[in-house]
Amino acid sequence: RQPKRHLTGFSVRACAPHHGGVPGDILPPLLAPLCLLAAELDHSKLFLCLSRNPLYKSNSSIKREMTFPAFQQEDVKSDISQKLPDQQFLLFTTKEEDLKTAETKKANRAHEYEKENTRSVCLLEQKRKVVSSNIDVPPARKSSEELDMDKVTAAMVLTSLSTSPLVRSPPVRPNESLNGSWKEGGFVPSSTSSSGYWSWNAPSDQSNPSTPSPPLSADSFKAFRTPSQPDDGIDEAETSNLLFDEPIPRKRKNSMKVMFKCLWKNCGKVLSTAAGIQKHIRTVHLGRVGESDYSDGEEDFYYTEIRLNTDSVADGLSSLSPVSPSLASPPSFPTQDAIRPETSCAKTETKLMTPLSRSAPTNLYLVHTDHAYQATPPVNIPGSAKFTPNGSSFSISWQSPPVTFTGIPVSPTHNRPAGSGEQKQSHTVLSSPPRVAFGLRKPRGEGKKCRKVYGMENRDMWCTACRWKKACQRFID
DNA sequence: GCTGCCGGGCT
DNA sequence: AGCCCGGCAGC
Repeated sequence: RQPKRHLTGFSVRACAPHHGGVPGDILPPLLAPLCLLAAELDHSKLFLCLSRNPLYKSNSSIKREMTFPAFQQEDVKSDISQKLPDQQFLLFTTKEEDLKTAETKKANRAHEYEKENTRSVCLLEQKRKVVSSNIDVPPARKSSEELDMDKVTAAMVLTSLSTSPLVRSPPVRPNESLNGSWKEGGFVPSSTSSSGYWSWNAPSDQSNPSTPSPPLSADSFKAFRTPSQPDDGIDEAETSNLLFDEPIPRKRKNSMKVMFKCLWKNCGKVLSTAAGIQKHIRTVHLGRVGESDYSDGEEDFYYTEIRLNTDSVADGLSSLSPVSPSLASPPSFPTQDAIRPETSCAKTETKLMTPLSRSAPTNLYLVHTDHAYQATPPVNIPGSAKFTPNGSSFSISWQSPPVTFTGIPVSPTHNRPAGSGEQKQSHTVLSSPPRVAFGLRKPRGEGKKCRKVYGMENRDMWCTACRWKKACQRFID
């Protein structure tokens, strides 16, 4: 056993559901961002606990505890892949004592937790406290801005799990210190910590229809919280909205700017309307000029909807389908340039978010991107993320299990599975699209596949198809 | 050369 | 159907 080293910055804890699916399918989307988070934040070690009991009702439910370098994700995955089939939940933290803390807290409130079929409740915690050293950059030397950057990055990483349009921004509270409100209201006993909640609703369930279950309710969430816990500064409705992702178009409309990004190779043009991006594709990529009807042949639109967290009014999805009902927006379109394991990408995102942290330093705000886990475009994980720029907390929620590809609709153009978050809005009238028109062989996928993501040494983590040397079903292009 | 994955064989 | 793998082809 490696020596346990408590590092600084943030701790992360989470419990994840088994979801009745293949562990390898559910865990990578959770683990990778968390490992990334830890790596991004403090290069810490992470502690992992697996438990069959989602409530951690007894200490004995902690089956395993281990440490691992945050950067060595494969080790964790490998271990989990071995352990999880008979486990259901895992607890995941950067600090060993957090395991026990969570254990105790969950045991205390377990009796309130009545929704047996609730898939999971995940906790996510950040801590500012320097627990001990052994880090590359002592946090004390970090400026507050750097910390904010870290947290923004963290939020972005974690938000990469979220691809839902059902994202709402909490009301702006100009005079409220979120640090205080969350810290005081948090369930974490340590005075130096603050907390967020991370819930995972039952699937609706596009990906695993054989295991339907009612979604996590707001009540069950509340039950999960410590009874003596005062309101943490966020009203119940808001909390419920945030965590349980009930559609509230009003808030979303007011907080999200919808843009449309061209997915043609080496383009990436972003326009504000679907019509605009379609026109762009017609004129620039399809070579059509000034035409309004293209029924004479094929027409492909490869673009994606992206949402920016702004307060400006976006016209939402209503403008998305000017051409054909087939272009009507599904719930979300994960972008092709979803957050990848490379930190550079997260840094890029950070650049986008940083001005927000400066312009609204005391406000609770929401970040949302249409990212799927790593570069897994079709994975649709409706959810939302909340993040406080001053370091208090953030929370994430989503509804669907991240990865499972059973029962997925088939693209009319490409006869292959495409997730519910199909990102290529391919609208083909007659013939096949240019990309696949020539050559019988399907173009090889450009995204990372299981082999690349998990490595040969973790072949058991691959999707079945990859293991059989078939077209990858997890990281579909 | 690496890697995705098709085609096909085996159980 | 599940599993495996030779070999092609894109990068």
